[in-house]
Amino acid sequence: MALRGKEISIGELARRTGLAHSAIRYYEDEGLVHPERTAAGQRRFLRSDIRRLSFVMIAQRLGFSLARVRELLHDLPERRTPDKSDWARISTEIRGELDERIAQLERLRDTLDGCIGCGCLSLKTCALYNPEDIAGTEGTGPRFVVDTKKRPGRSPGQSNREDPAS
Amino acid sequence: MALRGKEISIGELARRTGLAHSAIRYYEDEGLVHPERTAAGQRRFLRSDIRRLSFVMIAQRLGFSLARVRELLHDLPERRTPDKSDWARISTEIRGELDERIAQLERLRDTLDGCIGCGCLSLKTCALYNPEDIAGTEGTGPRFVVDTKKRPGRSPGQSNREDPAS
DNA sequence: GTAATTCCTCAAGTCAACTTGAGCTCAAGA
DNA sequence: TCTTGAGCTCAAGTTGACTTGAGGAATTAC
Repeated sequence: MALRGKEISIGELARRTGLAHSAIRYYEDEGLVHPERTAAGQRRFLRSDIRRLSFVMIAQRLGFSLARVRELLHDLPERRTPDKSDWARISTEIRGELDERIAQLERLRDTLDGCIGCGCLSLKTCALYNPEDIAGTEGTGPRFVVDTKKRPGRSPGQSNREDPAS
Repeated sequence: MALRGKEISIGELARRTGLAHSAIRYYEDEGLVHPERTAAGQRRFLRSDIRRLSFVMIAQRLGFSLARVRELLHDLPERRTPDKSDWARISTEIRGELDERIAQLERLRDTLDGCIGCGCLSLKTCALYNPEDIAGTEGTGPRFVVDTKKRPGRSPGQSNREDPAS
């Protein structure tokens, strides 16, 4: 089956995005793209999937996990080629989360400044260790680099931290 | 062999830091702490290792990889208990990298703002896709969330990206 | 019509940062 | 002394985001 107007092969998509074939297939497994299949089983993507995957790559560069990207893409129209305003809506959402993350990093940095002065690094008193500081990032959100979302097994000790001094 | 003055067991260290025993052993494997051993092979840490591991945890919260943390810790004195100024020196270094990362995120955010307007997401023209933007973060540095350090296999396509439009 | 290219599906490997579990030894207290 | 808790090692599992490879089928080019 030849390639018709709006359809492109995985190879074409790979060339256009710079992604490896394997990555594209992986993204399909992860539900980020939904190519159709030819009678013989080969994937046929839409031209708009180029932009879709571009978005995936950009969002990743901004620090979003594929899971979060999938959620974001969920807001795109299913049967219609996404237009400018569709993408703008998503970008705005991202912008908000980005702002939050920057603010968080700035807070941590300022706290660190305090610590440089006191040299404490005390788990009891040092604000760098206060988890409340980043409440609100919990849940299914992006896996930001500064998050403290439950890492398996790290939780049990949360309540008995002491001052390292002495 | 009983616990003497400056020495503490892995259990004690775990209680004081909130870390799991397994994590502490892993950190030893990774060269982040260097406990001595009793005749029977049990680990004996220094009290100052509490602060050392606190630092590891804080640096991780700030987004630093263990590899980078190991490098940072390398600047601490080996045979002397690190003092305020030793920690301050490291904190200052971290502060610099943190600043850089924040600035990077701000640049990306501002670029995204432009993209919201134009709705482009074009790999050819969109500044969000210009890798030069983050030059300088290359090398063995921290694995920041926004970095583009070579991800294995992603490289071959770098030169043939096109405009997703059309 | 045949060779070269592209594509397919698994299964398994990779890396970071750990955890879990099995099976065993050591140390401390009644 | 005996038991219980703490510690030890080593192998294997986990998650996210992919890659690599084997073995085979479909497409395209000449």
